[in-house]
Amino acid sequence: MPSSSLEPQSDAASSATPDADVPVAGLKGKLLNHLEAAPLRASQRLPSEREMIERFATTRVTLRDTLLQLEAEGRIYRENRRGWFVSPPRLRYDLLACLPFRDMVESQQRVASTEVLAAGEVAANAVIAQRLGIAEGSVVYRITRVRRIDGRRVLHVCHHLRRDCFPGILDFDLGAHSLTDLYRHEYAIRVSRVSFELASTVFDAEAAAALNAAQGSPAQRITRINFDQNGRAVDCDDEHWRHDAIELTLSAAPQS
Amino acid sequence: MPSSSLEPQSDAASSATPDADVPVAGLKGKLLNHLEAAPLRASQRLPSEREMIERFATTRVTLRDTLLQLEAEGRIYRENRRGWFVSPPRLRYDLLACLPFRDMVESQQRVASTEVLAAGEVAANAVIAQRLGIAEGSVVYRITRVRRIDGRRVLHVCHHLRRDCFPGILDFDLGAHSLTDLYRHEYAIRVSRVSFELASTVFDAEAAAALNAAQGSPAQRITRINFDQNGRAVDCDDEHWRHDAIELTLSAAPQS
DNA sequence: CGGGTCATCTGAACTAGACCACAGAAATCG
DNA sequence: CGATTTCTGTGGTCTAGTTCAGATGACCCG
Repeated sequence: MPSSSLEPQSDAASSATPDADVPVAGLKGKLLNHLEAAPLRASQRLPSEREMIERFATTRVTLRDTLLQLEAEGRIYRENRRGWFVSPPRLRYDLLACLPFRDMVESQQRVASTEVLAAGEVAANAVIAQRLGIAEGSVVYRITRVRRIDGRRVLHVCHHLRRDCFPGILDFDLGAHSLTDLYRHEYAIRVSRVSFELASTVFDAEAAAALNAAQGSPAQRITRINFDQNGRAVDCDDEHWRHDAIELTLSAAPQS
Repeated sequence: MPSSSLEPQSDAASSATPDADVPVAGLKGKLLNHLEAAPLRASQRLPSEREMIERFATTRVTLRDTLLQLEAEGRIYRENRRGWFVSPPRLRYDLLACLPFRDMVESQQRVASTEVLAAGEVAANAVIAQRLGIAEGSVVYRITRVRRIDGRRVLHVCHHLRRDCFPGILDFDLGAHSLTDLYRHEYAIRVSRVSFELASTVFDAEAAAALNAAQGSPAQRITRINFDQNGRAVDCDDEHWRHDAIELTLSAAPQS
């Protein structure tokens, strides 16, 4: 209420100015903000919780609430039973650029890596079948991967591919090649239309485990369906990102 | 770990099946899930916290953790010091349809309403100036509104309009008219290109107060810049949605 | 009937501990 | 030397309360 400034929000934009008088969670938050303001090297680890409660003369619960707040803001994150870390800057993810992950990451002077968790064939459930326009129970390829930026696990993806579109694709090295590149060069399939569905939730148990995130950490879900030049849905994927890892961008002509 | 099922994630998709054996936050979460499964009318209020800790034989902190979990999942939400409520289904928000808010909401059999919080002229700060391609300190119109769906306050928007594009627009009834309609019919400006920036964060103090949300509730930020038929940025807006209120969709041709 | 006061109910924030489960490193054993 | 075990530090989960402040509605008074 006592905000007499003319400033609009400019909230996430100016992360340099630690908004001075806004109590994040009581008063301890301010201390934590200061703690960040001084040595805010990205990915740096915070002191242990027990150390912080002493340094700030507070209790575990209060401290934890504050940390969860900062996590929700995207300023820090945690790894399961390992500790709290300062969040690196968000990756700008242009939804329509359709760049392979590696290219997108490297174009922002970051280092990408990928790990294949599983690759095989499964029967399409109702959701997948509906997305791909095939019969429920049809066999599809399923590829599950974890992606890293600068070593940090930030993304859990699960692809479902129509088997009739990409016969034998599992024989390629899926950790090294970009799927979109394979589509184009090995199968002559060009993605001519994409459809997205975005929502903010939390990680499910599988993704949380794969990313070493605590169950219940906030996540950004991106579901995507790719259509080829004939308007046929050829594959879809479910991405779960650490919510502080990305900032989505998009520029297009409206459809009206 | 002991997930032997072949099921993919299908997480948010099948909200009907209350995932049985996944402990949300210990064991209390399960109880709460059951509580939701039975009388899950949308927007229904949950019992008070003090009542729940008795009914589930737990403590305040544990109960609260659980509730915050469910909030992060988007299943319940709270209003400041009023109580906890079951989240209504998400509004599907097609980014490129560029439908006026009211039309979008009503096309999904919901009821929309808008409230103007403030409308006036301010000097553009660095961020706004950069977005609109004008000099810092130029005077722009600024309109702040709150939008509701079915009576629930879900969106806080702050528009910044170039004054030279929309002279005298503040004289219209901004609560009743759609801005895009005014642009088109009163100023002959058609939005021919939009650019978005999306990120998941929490509400800042102003938006939280306007929406009656607790500070620190998760929010979806949508920043948007509209360009007219000449490629000139005519206005921009910062939207902060209750994160459980929307599901963004988008369908377009990739730009490669 | 209108307007203001006040008691009550609600979540918000906090204190001060406890025990558990997993991660990682050190120590040990074959 | 390699594999296993053990120990220790970490976050994860939980108990049992208290104090504070906003929201609400009943009530009283003019």
